[in-house]
Amino acid sequence: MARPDLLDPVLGDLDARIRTALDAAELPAADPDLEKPKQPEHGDWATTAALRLAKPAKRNPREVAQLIVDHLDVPDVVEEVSIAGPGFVNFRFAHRYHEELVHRVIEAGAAYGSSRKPQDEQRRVNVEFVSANPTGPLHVGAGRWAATGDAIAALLEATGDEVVREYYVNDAGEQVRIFGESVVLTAAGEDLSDEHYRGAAIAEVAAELREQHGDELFERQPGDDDLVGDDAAAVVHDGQALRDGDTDVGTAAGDARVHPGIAARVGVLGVEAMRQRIEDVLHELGVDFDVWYSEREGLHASGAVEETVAELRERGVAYETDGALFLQTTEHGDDKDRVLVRSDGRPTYFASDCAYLRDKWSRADQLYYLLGADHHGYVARLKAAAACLGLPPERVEIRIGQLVNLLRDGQPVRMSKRAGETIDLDEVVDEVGVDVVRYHFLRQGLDTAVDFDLAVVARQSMDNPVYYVQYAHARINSLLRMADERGFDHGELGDADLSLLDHPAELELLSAMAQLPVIVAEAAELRATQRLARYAEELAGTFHRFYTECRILAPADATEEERAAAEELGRARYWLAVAAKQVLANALGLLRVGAPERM
RNA sequence: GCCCCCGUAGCUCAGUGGAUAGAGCACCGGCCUCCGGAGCCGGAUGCGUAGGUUCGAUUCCUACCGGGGGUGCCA
Repeated sequence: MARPDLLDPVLGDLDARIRTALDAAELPAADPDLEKPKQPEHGDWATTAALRLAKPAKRNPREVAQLIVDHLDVPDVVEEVSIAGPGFVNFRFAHRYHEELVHRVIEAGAAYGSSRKPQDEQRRVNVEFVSANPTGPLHVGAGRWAATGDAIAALLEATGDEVVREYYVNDAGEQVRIFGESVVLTAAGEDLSDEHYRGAAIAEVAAELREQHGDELFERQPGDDDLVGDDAAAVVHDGQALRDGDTDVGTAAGDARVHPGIAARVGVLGVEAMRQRIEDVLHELGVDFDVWYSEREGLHASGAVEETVAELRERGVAYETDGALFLQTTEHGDDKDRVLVRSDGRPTYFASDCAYLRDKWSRADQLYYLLGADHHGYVARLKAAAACLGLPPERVEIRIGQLVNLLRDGQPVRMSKRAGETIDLDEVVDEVGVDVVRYHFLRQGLDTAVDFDLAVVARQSMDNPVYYVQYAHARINSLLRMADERGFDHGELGDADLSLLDHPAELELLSAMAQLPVIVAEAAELRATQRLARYAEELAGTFHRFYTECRILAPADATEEERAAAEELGRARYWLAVAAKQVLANALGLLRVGAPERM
């Protein structure tokens, strides 16, 4: 567990005392690592320090545990310390701890669960995710990266880092020209060849551009023969081939029916239109990026690629062979050296990657990439590139997520390359809803391939645990509303006698609520959104049990005497419910999943 | 060929070297005179195989078996 003192003042104090005890017992220093025992009867919190210190101390774990207990200055709030199992030290807290928790939660409000770091430990983290090519609509898989990247960013923010959510827009290179050709040909109703992009979205972009710019957009214009100085020049990496009016661009001849100048000009506009559509869909999904980083503007037009190549040469990590410039990535674990500049002078995409890495590093001190498994081959070369640029490897973190299988009733939804038969992210979001899409991806680890079955996921049942969690939240809200309607006198939090909360269901709920800060810290550290999602499910479960077993409001037909008798306990429970609602809302909020007031 | 991921209950999945491995779904049986039954309670079954490291392995290492995916060109 990271820094308990930042998460919970009581745990922080206990943590410090354990450290002192280790020192006094002349045991090696160690992180006390407080955790919640699996079995409630073992207490509220436990430490495994003795287990982990057994080896360095060369003693058996129970002996070490005894030493810790003997030297521990037990805080007042701990009622009972015991040694159990192989060497756990268990702590049972006084009821006062739980009572204070209710106050802490309600006072902290939306901030409960989040923590700050000391200034010097705060990092500027650049989180890049999705970054799908703007040559077509987002598919369902992109939804996974969107939801996960966004939630990881939120978790990092919740643990005190400063985060930038960034989308890298591949709007340079031959794919832009090809995209431009695709738009032009589609607009003209002509046949497309195998290399072209197709589909309903392309047609829509073509129509949109025609509307905005008129038919002349697709016709030859004066500048088309001389692209130098134009935005479009950066589309073709060096622009050289076009300066002489040559229609051959690099190695790809291009489509003879579309002048490369037109293709480049339309491509730039088309790619931007497609990017805008992507931005809109992501916004619908609740994901908003801070930075949309244009490869063309940021890396090519700015000269950053050239600068980076020059820097790599200066560093002596690049060499020329057969007219091409290679980067020595094998020095840092890559399979083979990678080409930066082709023999014809055009830089590779890899050169852009290097320039981008360099640019990001100037803006952040920790780089996080979330990539799909189809890009796992990039990891080694990207890390090597970072090393060649002199960046500390531990500050460049690349995570690979397994891909998504889109199904309907167990049958794969085939992605036909031929026109319009794919199901895109926007359609899925419309069909099943934002919260379902996001939660479905967030509750599973990145290493697991996700089956996204439209039929299963559309069901509003426990096939969809998001409803279970949201239902708990809505239920609490309903309860509080009902209390108001019936004129229940809940008083102020300070007036409630929380010591009355001693039912097992109440204690379990309190104990679950106390865990949120720890769960958030762990989930952030591991970049594991499923930790938080599973916790939310558990918390919802403890609330449902509490709700079933513990009445808050007297029955509608209760007599005055019954009502009065139940009032004080009801007040305590009312505030417990208020706090539980807050914790549920915070957990859902960090996942960016809605916490509805009613369903 | 090379690389990555996975293998835990009938199914879908949690479980960052520690206590009796957990949820949901499905199946069976219970629970509302009462705050939302989208709920609660009870019930069976499991760490792919074989080694290794360790006081202790579902977790780490090796091999094998099975499943999924990626990649082979100076994109």
